[in-house]
Amino acid sequence: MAASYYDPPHLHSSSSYPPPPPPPGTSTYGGTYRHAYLPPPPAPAAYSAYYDRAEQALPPRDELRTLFIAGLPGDAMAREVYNLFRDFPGYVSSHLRSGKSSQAYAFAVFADQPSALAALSATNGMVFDLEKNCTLHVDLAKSNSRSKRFRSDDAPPYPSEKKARNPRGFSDSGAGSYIHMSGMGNSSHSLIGYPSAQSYSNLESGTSFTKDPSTFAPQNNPPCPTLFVANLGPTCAEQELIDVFSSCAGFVKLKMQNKLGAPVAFVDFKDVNSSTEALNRLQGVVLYSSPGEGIRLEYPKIGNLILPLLF
DNA sequence: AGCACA
Repeated sequence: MAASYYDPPHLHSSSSYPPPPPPPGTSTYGGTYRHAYLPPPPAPAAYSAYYDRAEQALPPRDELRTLFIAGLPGDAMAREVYNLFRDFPGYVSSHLRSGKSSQAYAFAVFADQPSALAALSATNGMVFDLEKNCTLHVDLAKSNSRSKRFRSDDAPPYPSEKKARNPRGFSDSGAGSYIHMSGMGNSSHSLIGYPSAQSYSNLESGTSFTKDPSTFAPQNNPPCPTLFVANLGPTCAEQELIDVFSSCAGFVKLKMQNKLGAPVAFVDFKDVNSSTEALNRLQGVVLYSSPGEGIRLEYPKIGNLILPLLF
């Protein structure tokens, strides 16, 4: 099939990166559907686009920094994968392999392993398509994506001198699409002259963000085994929430608080992995009783989790 | 669990 080319709109404006976050309170899941909040151009399943970044920012080491993303629906688009990862610190590029089957998979390259791991834990288990019931399974890839012109210590087993990047002629073999996102302004295409908004220096914790990828890292509260649930409707019942959250691995208990003001809930999980997975899975899920954007999940403020953790 | 591209 013929490849077509899609340029994310914000790449055409030098002032439009980083892309504006969704409006406050807006779930990136778009209510009941996919996470993307950019205007959806009518892109066919297979298209390709390169965005160069000054690749000197690539990591010094040859540690795995590529994510393998499974669980994508067969009609997933490279744009969607790109939109999923682009706001994570250290994002470099992504590549979608859309087979004919109903299961596509993708790779996302990061500048270093901590960045990759942060994006991993933030996206693993998240619902990519509610209607198709697609849940992402994200893992470190078995190997890093080949990047032209960057040798780790492993030289490619073949001679590759293809420096001529044909702006339209990628392998018409179809199924692959690359999206590169530039972070540093020295792109040879120089489409993007934006401030270096992303900080690459948050290596202290694998799951912290310097920049808010909106729903992925709500607030700055540190990950913990308890989740805080908000945006519940006035009619929301505790049992309804229990029904929802008990489907998550590691669920321990849920306590609702509807005495004062808007109802909220606290959900305990057996560990941070479980709570994080639940957060990603259920973020923005629309309950009968939760208006509009669906439930909002956060790690609680520290003051709220002292007691749950002690007992 | 499923890992390509050159």
